[in-house]
Amino acid sequence: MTPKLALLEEYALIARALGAPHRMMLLEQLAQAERGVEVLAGKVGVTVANCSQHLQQLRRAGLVTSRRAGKTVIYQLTDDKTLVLMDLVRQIAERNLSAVDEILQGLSGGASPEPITRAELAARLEDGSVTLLDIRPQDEFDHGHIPGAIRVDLNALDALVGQLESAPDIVAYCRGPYCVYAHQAVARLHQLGLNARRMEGGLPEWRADGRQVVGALVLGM
Amino acid sequence: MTPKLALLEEYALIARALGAPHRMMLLEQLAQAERGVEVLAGKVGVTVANCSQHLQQLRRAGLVTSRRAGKTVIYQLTDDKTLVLMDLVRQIAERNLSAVDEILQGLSGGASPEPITRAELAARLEDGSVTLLDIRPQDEFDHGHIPGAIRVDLNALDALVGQLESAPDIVAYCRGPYCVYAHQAVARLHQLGLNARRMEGGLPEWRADGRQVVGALVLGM
DNA sequence: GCTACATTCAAGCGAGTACTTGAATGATCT
DNA sequence: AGATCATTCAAGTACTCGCTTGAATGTAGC
Repeated sequence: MTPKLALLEEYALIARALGAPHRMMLLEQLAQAERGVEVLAGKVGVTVANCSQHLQQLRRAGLVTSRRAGKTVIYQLTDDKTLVLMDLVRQIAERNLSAVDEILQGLSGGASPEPITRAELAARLEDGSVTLLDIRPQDEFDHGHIPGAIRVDLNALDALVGQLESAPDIVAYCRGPYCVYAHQAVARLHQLGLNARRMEGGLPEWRADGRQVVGALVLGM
Repeated sequence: MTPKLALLEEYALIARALGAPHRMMLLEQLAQAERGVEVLAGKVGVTVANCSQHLQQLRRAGLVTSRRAGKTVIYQLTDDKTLVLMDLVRQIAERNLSAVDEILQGLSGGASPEPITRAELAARLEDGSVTLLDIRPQDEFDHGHIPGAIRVDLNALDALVGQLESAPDIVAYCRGPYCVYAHQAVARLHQLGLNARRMEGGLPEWRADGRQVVGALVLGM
């Protein structure tokens, strides 16, 4: 029975790697772009030392790899399937945990429309019948975004309401299924009386579909 | 930022539920059939009290539900997607963790042939060009098995070698991707000079495909 | 009600984890 | 070589986890 337990212990290593919120946020960030430790620490809101420890735990689980680039160490996802794994965890959580429903309803201020699929969004972008908003921070937008998207901060939405009023339909997206920016943006736009929906997934999923991404600068970081 | 962390904490609950080998074994068992606490404890090899604690942890994560049936409490999987989740964890582990490769090679005694897909197996069962072995314990076989499968214990394989020598092709299956019985059976058959392969996945995956299963008795347990 | 039995609860132990703090390593630049 | 900066290591603390043990709960049958 020992080999079986040894095998399961390895699998468990991966599961435990996903078992801490901060590590999920790190993976979410790494799905946007490869990054150095200090940048990640800032994005996720932990100290640099703590971030380094989390990253090493992710590396032990084989989920990320690192390479040196000058003084900094750049981490990146090893396997795109990790995104599928995280999304599956989210789906199971939404279906089976009532606490998740409550939090999501709280974010959306009650009822929220079904998200638009990426395929539908792509089609509607073609004929220009939709206004697309990217709710992520500027640097993540610069690393790559959907063509035609307008970047706007969550708290700057109100200022745009004049321009958006004439828009026939508004779609918002952010980092991915774990990110709540798009939820919050849609909720705010509804409060302002506008017609808005979320895109299903986020930029990493859009990219994984093989769809076009623009503005992928390799910054100095 | 608090709602986002609260959300991720819920997701992490699910990930942590998969983060212990014994809990994975419990889920593997529950994928075979719903069961009571004492039976599960015996199958997995933990004390009843400990098993109960694990099951409650799985319930907190929303992965299993329980109902009373007389004196016993029957646990069952809440969501079939949990199997997909476990399989994805295994796939990522096999691709990215060298320790997993080593353990699997040790089980198979070195090189092992690619597993046969369930679709291919189904086709070959139709024309009778394959001998199918079920390596699970008798009671799990009784709860349901692939039509035409011969049940055999791992350590009883050698006794069957006479009958199997005339078989053109042998395929073995067991509980699922986490189960090592089929690996070990194939390794043993190769040692005996026979041509054998594993089926991809196990009985739960076969059932999830919508394929026929026979012998699904509801025992007293 | 009393007994038998399956399950759960409660307390305790050792190991592991998340985080902090401060020092050590390693690479670049002058 | 020395200074600087990003990262990692090491030690310490509070907390959680997995497991054990023994008692408590709850259901079924007499």
